[in-house]
Amino acid sequence: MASTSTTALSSSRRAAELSSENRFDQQLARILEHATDVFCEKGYEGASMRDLSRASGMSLAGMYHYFRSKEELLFLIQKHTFGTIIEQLRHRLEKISDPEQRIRAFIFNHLEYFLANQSAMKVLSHEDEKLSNHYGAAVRSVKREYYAICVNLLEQYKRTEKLDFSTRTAVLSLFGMMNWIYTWYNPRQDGNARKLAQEMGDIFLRGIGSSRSSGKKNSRVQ
Amino acid sequence: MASTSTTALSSSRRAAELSSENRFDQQLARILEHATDVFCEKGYEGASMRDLSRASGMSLAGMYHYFRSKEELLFLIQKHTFGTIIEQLRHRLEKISDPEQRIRAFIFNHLEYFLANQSAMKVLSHEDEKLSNHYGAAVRSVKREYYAICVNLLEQYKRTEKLDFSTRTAVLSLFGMMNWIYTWYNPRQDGNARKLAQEMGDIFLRGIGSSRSSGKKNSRVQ
DNA sequence: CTATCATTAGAACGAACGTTCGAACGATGG
DNA sequence: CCATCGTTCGAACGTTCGTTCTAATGATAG
Repeated sequence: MASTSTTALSSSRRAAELSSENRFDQQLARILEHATDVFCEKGYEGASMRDLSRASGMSLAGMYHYFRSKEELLFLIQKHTFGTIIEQLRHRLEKISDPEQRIRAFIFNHLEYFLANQSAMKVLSHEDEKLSNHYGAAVRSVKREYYAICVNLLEQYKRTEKLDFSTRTAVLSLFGMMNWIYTWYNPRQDGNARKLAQEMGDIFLRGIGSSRSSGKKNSRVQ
Repeated sequence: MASTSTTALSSSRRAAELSSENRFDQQLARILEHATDVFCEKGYEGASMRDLSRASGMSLAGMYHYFRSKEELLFLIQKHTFGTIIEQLRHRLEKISDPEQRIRAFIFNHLEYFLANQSAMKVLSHEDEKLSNHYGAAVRSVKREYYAICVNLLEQYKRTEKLDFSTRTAVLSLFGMMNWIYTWYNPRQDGNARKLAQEMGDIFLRGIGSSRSSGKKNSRVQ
């Protein structure tokens, strides 16, 4: 079993256990990092356990000390990645109250994390639905939470600006714009997260923003 | 070899060959259809040749009469799908001259085909880059062609409306909005292609449309 | 030093993989 | 009728897969 027991221990034993915990977690983190890159390059099914062990410099059998199965490894990656991006987002939103700026912060947070952790986010986007019942449910739950945050931001904006659009279509279009970048992003051409967040924020906010609920349509009907 | 020889033949022989050609092509098409669904459900690597043979009701060995390898099978699916969507698009664009309506036609064409061939389009979007050198280059070429059409539509719109935005970011954002729907589309909630094309068209066109090149920015700087 | 326990690895497991082989099938032409 | 040829299949190929077994490490506590 992993060193996660919480029974009372002598101080020296506790210190040992602590350093042991650190060592265990650090090794696991190291494996997760390398596995993320391999999954990103070859896909979940395409990456073999032997690929993963080679990448992390640990023997095939040794890996199984840190997780029960290849599926759990993918789960740990997805859970950690999603957890981190949500935590970072909440931290940022605390300091902003203006509805538009909150949406812009959401976009920037997503893109910044996406570009700083391209491999992990590609795995998150691309290896979706590969996890079965137990693991899948857990990840889907975190994903719904993240989705709900975005919906709330848009609903609030919609209310204060008295706008009229389909929140669902808008949110999912926004996610599409942002998540698709793993297929095309090139640092040379496309600049950093701040620039992209500005451009996508402009497109998206103008897109949902210029039609008041008065009913005016600015598109010529075909 | 496949019945694609073009040497001179007696009329009866030619008729036989023709019906044979039909039979071959029809069987191949049938396999491609079923394979598309399986690839869609399980992914390219996750779907085994045995899965594919079971789905199309043909023996494992029998499949290899119609293609050289599993990779070529994926290639045939991608090539056919892309070819069809481009052909349909060109046909539609011929009849439209207004720059905005041409963009709207592009969006509608993409979404309509996407929703009518969800499995194929998911495979196209999701199993990208799985093809190696030879096959991959061919698909990438068709993809660039499709991308270029969209770029031209936007450039034309930009010129006639005297707008100022990054064409690249705009095009790729639009593709993101549209291609992402395979992860969330639900006929019950989201309506048909026409409705979605209208909504996404509104968001996108207003998004790129309301900022003239005079330099006005409608977003409060943070 | 000895006992203990987390950690690591070599070797092997049965299962599943993509592909191939040779034979059989069925329709059609002579 | 037989010969031909596109079509189909059962069986098997060698390889690789995810996982497990067992034993050897290395560090720490007593």
